[in-house]
Amino acid sequence: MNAMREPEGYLIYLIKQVELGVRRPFEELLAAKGISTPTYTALTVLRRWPGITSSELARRSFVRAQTMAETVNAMLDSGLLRREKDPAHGRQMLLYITAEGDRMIDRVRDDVQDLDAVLASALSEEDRRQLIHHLRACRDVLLAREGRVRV
Amino acid sequence: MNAMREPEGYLIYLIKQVELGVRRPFEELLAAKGISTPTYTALTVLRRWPGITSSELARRSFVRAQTMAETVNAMLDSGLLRREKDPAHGRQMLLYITAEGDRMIDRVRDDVQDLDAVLASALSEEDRRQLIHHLRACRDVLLAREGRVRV
DNA sequence: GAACAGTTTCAGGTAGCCTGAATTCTAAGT
DNA sequence: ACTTAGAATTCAGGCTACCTGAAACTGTTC
Repeated sequence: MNAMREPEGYLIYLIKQVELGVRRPFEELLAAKGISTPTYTALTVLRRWPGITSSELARRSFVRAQTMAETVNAMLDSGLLRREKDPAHGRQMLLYITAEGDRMIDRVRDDVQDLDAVLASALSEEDRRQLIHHLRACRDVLLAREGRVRV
Repeated sequence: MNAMREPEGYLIYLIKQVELGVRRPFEELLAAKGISTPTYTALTVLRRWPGITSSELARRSFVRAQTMAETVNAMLDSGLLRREKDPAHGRQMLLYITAEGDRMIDRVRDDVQDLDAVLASALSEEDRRQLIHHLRACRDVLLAREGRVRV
């Protein structure tokens, strides 16, 4: 428990530090291709869970439904997403990535991988795998708290 | 390299997800004690590096000097920090945590540790140590890119 | 002594979150 | 069948934590 004695050793603090450190280069990279961070994460989540609603996407992205609606509307306008009425639930709209959305994912992939490689440059391949595994575990704990989300 | 094939496996993406998931409860926790996230991180960095300048603090926190100046001014006003002229460099001001700042760190510690424990609830003690170690490695890579920062 | 680099400060801008509230639909209970 | 509760969507408005640009001052270097 010694690692927890000093704030420097808190997970929360380190997560925030790394996120802050990555944020600017990441935003620049995405902006060069014409998308924002929320757009990128929405594409990533939707690729994994096609056909979910905007509200469900919000839960999986840890933002409010109203916040996600803004991102989704922008993506619908720019043609990255399309939506269909859910036949079973009159009011719900199901979201899908368009061909253009898929192309966008392809267009940013190399640069994202490059930045990712920088981030992991002090880690062995095994370290990197463990880090990803542990981060997934943390995220899943948080998802479970969000409620109504199948992990 | 299979882990890198899908965006879901990118470090950047997972870091962002976990940060988003922790952000709201963390902000609420801090707000209940009367401080913001930037204030908390500034206190944490300054506890580790007392007597640095606001610009140096900005570099270590991955924000611009002007952004950090806002945070620091608020903290000076509320008495969490004090500053002294650097005798060697006429224009530079060195920052120190006040007794009140130390008390604030104490006041939030338990709640931060509780939230940290939730985050790590799916990890063994050994996993948690590894995760912290790897996150530090990522942060140090980013710090090195920031320039003029001793790690 | 001139150019350069770093810190601080002032001014202004914006993206990405948030809450509140109205609408519409489904599901559940009585 | 009727009512109530719960969830998704949409409209309106607000704020924080970032950002860039530019000026003033100081220490360093050539």
